[in-house]
Amino acid sequence: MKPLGRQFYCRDTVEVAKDLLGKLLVREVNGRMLVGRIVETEAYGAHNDPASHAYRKKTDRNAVMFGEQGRAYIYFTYGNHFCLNATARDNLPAGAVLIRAMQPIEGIGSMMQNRKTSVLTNIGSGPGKLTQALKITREQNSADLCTKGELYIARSNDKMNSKIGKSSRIGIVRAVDKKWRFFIEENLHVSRKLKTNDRNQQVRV
DNA sequence: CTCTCGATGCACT
DNA sequence: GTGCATCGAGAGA
Repeated sequence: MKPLGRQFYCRDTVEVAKDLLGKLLVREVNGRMLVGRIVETEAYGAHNDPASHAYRKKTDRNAVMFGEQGRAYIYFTYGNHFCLNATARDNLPAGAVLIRAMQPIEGIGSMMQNRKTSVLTNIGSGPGKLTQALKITREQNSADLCTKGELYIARSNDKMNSKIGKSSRIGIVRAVDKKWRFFIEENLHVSRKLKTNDRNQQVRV
């Protein structure tokens, strides 16, 4: 499996968010391969995006969002969970794509152990869940996703003729007018369960 | 099935 | 001290 090149991430963050759908998230831990197919993403910008961690100045936490494209930006939230982003931007000073859901492909037994569940649709159906399934913590923060290693993103053989949907981003209160969440329609059952109101906001791209 | 609510650590004001 | 880019349990329908 060949990692996506740096140039893939050196484009408009919203475009990268759409194009990451269907790609393979690859994690090597203790010589074991864990692979998931990305089915839900969200774009986060810089000073143009009040919902982004990079809306204000560069700090210790958000520094990776201001750095090289194609790296893992991982943060800890709600006292319990890690969330995984891929840094991506064109002309703005910062930007990243949050990986919100994945469909388990390989190493499913290990993922089930990591998640303490045997329910397939409960392994990667949420940003905090998929990091737990893949044993991703702040130790992987700033890891290079363009190099074969402990964490990277690879092209998939799947032809991308899937229907793509979009909506407002989940769990934020600012900039709800931006429809920067993207997902593969037929994999909605793998995405996080949404409130009825959020589901009604979803439209076709 | 749906919705509400509390846990929990830490960055930032 | 305040506010989260969340999750799972529990209650109600």
